[in-house]
Amino acid sequence: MSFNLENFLPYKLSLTSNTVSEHLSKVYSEYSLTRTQWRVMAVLSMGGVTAGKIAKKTLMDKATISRAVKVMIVRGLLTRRASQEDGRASPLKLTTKGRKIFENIAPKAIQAEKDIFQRLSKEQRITLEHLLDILLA
Amino acid sequence: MSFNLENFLPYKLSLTSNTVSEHLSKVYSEYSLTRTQWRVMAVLSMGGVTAGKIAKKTLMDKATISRAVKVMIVRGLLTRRASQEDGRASPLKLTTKGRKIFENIAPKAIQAEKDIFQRLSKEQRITLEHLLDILLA
DNA sequence: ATAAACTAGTTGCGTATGCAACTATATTTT
DNA sequence: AAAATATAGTTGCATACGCAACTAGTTTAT
Repeated sequence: MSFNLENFLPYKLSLTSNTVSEHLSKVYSEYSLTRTQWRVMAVLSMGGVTAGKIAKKTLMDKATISRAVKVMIVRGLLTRRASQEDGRASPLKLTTKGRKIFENIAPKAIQAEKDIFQRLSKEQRITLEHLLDILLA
Repeated sequence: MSFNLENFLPYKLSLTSNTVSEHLSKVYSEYSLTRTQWRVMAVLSMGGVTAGKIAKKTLMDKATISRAVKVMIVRGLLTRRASQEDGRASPLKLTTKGRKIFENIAPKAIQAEKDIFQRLSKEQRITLEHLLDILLA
């Protein structure tokens, strides 16, 4: 049997991703955000969208997003307004408070990314990004 | 604010890893194994070790491993024998049944890996592996 | 125009997991 | 040799998650 876990790419990818995620989580958990909440914020920082679109974009379950959103609304980080065009949909938006928090986190997240990936050269980082893009396409 | 989630490497890495993991999980979930159980198996296929060592190698919580092991012993996939040298430790070993199941899964896992990463050239796969190694080191 | 099919979002349920506390054994310090 | 410290593994607890079922609103087909 020639199976060797060490060389198994899905495994290596998962280890790397988990390690990176753990480092990063230190940043947003300081603001009592879960990973999902942080992602919701990050998506909304680029403009208001519905929960379903966030789910699609982040490849997460819509139930997960729904729950994160509920908590964030209670915390006053988001608002939900009923859509005029579609009675089912309710686009979300960061509140001023939510945006402020995001603007505190974002630079720290970027710094954390730098710290984590500093082991790679600029060229290697670009390569990695490119390879991941291919796999995600 | 120049933060863009799309270009954020930890995010991209996480999406990729999740996508890959989902594909792969179809393989071992056919044998009613969780991801953790599958990993325990894979580690043990390389030789008997203790639960703690599995935890360290896979970077998983030892509680998680402990629970996976418990289930697998009940299912007759593993055995645990008391260590002579260390009264706390109890090295694990795949049973014949466990090994047989592993030997069924392994080729399918390798095939799944091929399917997933076929989008990359051989060279690109090696590069990816290399970059992940650097990040994990 | 009505039924059928589809979509947005919520909730229930089972399960996985991470952390911390705990037991039992080993090792180190004094 | 006793006390302090460390390690292997288990368990309790809180939380997060994925799936499936459900409600409500929308679009398509007949």
